[in-house]
Amino acid sequence: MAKELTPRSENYSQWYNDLVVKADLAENAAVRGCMVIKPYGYAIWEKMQNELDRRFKETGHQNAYFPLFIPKSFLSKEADHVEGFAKECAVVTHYRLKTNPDGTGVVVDPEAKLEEELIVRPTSETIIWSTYKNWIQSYRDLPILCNQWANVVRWEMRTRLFLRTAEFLWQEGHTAHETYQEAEEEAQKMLNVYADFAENIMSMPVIKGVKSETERFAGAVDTYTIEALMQDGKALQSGTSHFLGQNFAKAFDVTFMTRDGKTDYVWATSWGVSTRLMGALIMTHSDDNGLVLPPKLAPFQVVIVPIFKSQEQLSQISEKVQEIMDKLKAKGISVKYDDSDAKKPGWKFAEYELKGVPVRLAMGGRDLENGTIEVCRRDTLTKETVNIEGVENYIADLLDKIQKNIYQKAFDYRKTMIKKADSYEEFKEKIEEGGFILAHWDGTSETEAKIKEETKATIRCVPFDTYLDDDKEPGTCMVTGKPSKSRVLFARSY
RNA sequence: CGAGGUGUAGCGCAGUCCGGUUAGCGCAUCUGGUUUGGGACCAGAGGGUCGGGGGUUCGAAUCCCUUCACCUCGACCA
Repeated sequence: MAKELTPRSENYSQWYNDLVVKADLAENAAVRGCMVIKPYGYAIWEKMQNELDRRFKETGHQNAYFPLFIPKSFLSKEADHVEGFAKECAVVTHYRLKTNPDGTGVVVDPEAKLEEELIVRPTSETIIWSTYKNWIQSYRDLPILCNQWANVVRWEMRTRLFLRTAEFLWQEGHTAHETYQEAEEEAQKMLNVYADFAENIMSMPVIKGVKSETERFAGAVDTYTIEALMQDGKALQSGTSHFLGQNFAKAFDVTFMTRDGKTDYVWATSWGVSTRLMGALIMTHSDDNGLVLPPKLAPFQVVIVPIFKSQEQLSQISEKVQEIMDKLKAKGISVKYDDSDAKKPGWKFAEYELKGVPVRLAMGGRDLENGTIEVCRRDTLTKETVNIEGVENYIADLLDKIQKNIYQKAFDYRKTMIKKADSYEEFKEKIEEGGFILAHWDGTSETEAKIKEETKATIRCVPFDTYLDDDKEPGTCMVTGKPSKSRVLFARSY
């Protein structure tokens, strides 16, 4: 009983923290606000990266790398952008240390002050657009479709593993286009890539939409988002795609010769998802026994545990297991065989449940005699004994079922948590129950701020799709009674 | 950055109020043996700057000052 989790019902935050640490995903580092992503957690992130990267390449993007440091002057070129990020930037002021005159350790050498201070990138728009300026002269140089996998730093007051850390890993796509329309389409296209990835790979349903002005990215014309719902009823912004208009092109003077020989500013987008997706994944599927991973992201999809009474029996079982492993691997299924004698089977069962391994196989003396194997699925915790003959097909099918089942489960939960409110009173009541609420809003930042102040709920987005019968019909703002074109999505969020 | 809480072995904790043996317990680790179909058992062993610094005292995990880290809740944010 070494690794008990706090139950979700008792304390959801504690459950999350326990799980991240006990499932060996990550831990707090010696540096405040920063985390160490452990091998098991990083393996999941790598799977996410592979899937996303493949999708980026399929949509015509190429990877590149831009510097970690940004000259301070760059950041201030776009007014909204600097205002949005200035409060949370780490700044490099010196380039050298020297031994402390009193002999104790090292101190910053005051002689080594930088002429111009450097910002540790909180995002890379500025350094990238200062570079794109040199890459673009004519419409023939467009579009530029680049992505980078990188770390960024945002000096956060309060951090939580994966959900908000001072340093985090992400990808940021930065594209440059000839026309408004093309850039706008790119931003939408990448939002769809994120949504497809979330739903089909993470098994996490998301709501696509556009952000209100206050929630918009600093420097964007429009920010598109995918919003997911966690099991505690709070929303989590899981990915964003920005239509930047000509804002950064104007700030960095990036112009090009158009097809009809005129000069115009370049149109831009940027889009990103981060290690925050790990938090989303955890809080979407996992239970009081531990992590529940979709098969498409599990570091290994199947674990096999032998149950033996002697070394001799173990070698008989191992021989049989080897055959099964070969067949599974031939079908592209990843398998781990845990034949260590250090832990008993029961301990292993609990451990692999904690780590969210989608399918567990157990083989003991009885199975050896009967030509069977025990199959346990993590999502439902149900067990059955099946014939070894053709088990690889059975498992392949089961992994597919698990992938779909956990999506359906999350989808059904979300469905019960999308509600509508027609009056502010009703809204205040329902927001306490958690979940998404669709309500009418007059479109002003003042009303939005008032709602946030009084209920802690924010506008997550104006959804593109319809979730209830009358989402897209006009109405009147629940607070001010002014006209509203359609309902918008509210929630308390991470 | 505000309010509260916690720092004692790898992990979880007791001891702190009321200063006084060699700082204890559970889990984990190591050795040997018995075990193995849901977190095994017995025997033995190793492991401590009591978060750091300063002070009070004959004597400090315990009292005082200071500092750091982490957790929970607020403000801010992906």
